[in-house]
Amino acid sequence: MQLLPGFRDFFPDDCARRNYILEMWRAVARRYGFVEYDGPVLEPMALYEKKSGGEIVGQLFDFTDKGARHVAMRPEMTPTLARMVAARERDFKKPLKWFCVPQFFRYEKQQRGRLREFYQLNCDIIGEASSAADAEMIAVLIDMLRGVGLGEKDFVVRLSSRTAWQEFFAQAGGKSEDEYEFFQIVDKAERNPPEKTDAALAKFSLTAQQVLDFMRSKTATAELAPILADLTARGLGGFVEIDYAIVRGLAYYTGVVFEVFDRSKNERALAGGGRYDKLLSLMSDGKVDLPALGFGMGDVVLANLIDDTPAAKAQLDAWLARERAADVYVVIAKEERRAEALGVVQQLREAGHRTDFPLTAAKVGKQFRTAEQLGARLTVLIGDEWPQVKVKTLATREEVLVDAGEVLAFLQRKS
RNA sequence: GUGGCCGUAGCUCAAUGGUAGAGUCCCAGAUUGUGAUUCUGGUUGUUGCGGGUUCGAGUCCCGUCGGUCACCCCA
Repeated sequence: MQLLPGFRDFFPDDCARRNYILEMWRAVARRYGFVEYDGPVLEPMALYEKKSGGEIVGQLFDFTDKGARHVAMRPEMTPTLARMVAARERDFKKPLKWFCVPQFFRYEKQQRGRLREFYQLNCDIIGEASSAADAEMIAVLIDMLRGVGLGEKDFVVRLSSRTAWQEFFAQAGGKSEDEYEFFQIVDKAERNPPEKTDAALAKFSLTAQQVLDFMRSKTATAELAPILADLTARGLGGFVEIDYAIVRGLAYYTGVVFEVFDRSKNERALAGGGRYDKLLSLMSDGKVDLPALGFGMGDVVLANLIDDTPAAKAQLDAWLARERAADVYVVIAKEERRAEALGVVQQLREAGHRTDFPLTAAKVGKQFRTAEQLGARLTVLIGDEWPQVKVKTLATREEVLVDAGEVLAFLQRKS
């Protein structure tokens, strides 16, 4: 049987690599004072239709359940988060700093950096309108990437704002109801040929040249300047660049938006996010009106970039080696001593040593080879010497005879 | 959703239209209780699947499934 397209088996090594990223995300988020939440993997289809109309429906894993409910595997977290916050918003002190590491499902054709199933870190700050929240959000994002060994040479946060484009559009005489259409044109202006952009902009009496000129101006607006100052004060200024080419595709973004790219631009965006100050009100039919911002970062592109960045790869490999290494391998040299060996194994395990041993009789040479392959630091050989055992440090090949009752204490001294 | 390229052993890959192979991995062994290397032996395939052309198809053609890259989209 083949896998479904875009889905992954996680063999132990794959699973360890995934956990490396997920554990780092959680560690950094907590370090920044974010708390973890989660929601259902399956949601009513209506939850996603409410926010975005119907166009994303084609990219959902949706079906009718046995109770005739139209349901969808979650493709994103924001609607769930909005529902949760709207339901119990008054229980929590503002601002909320929440994160989540959900698995998402999107029915799209897979390609590099995009599968039909993936993990995505979501960080959100809700109930804080000041630019300090934007800076905090970008800072945690930067440290997520630094946490896996990526540096200023490897990635850059491209910071922009829809507010800046709103002002640009308004000054050119544009109406606010046309804003979203205008944003879409801007979003594509770098990729499309100028003639095409000119044609699209004609109805607004604008030209591609005007848009591109503004896009390439690197001056921070009054909205963005304090964010840059905040990040610079943290020593993180070098990770951020103003880039008005970033507008993001979604309709609900209201102000600051940002995306993270690898410097070589070999990969898709590593992360993206921004302010969505009106969304909670929209999702809760006006019951809850709180400013909010957040970002998402997927595991697939990040894993690709780690693999392609030597320093990050080395850090990952070192972590993997530690992660899978056994601590002690108990060698049963005389099968008649298996009962005694089992006692020692149990004792070691109860003391917290990661311990393994041969389940069936095997030659001593083979057992040492297995110990080596498992990455064990020590072997405890049990045989004719009983009630003494031989403790060997594999790296140095040094071997010591120890009373069986003293093994634990001996290992304690060795570590 | 559209298009290009690709699909052979668990993995990496060979094989002019003419008997499906190598390396690696794994397993066993090479003086009774000590790890690398080395040596010997062994397991593994409806050549993704289904049709067609041909005396003969891994190879050519069509379809299909899967992979990959680009476009689209990107929550």
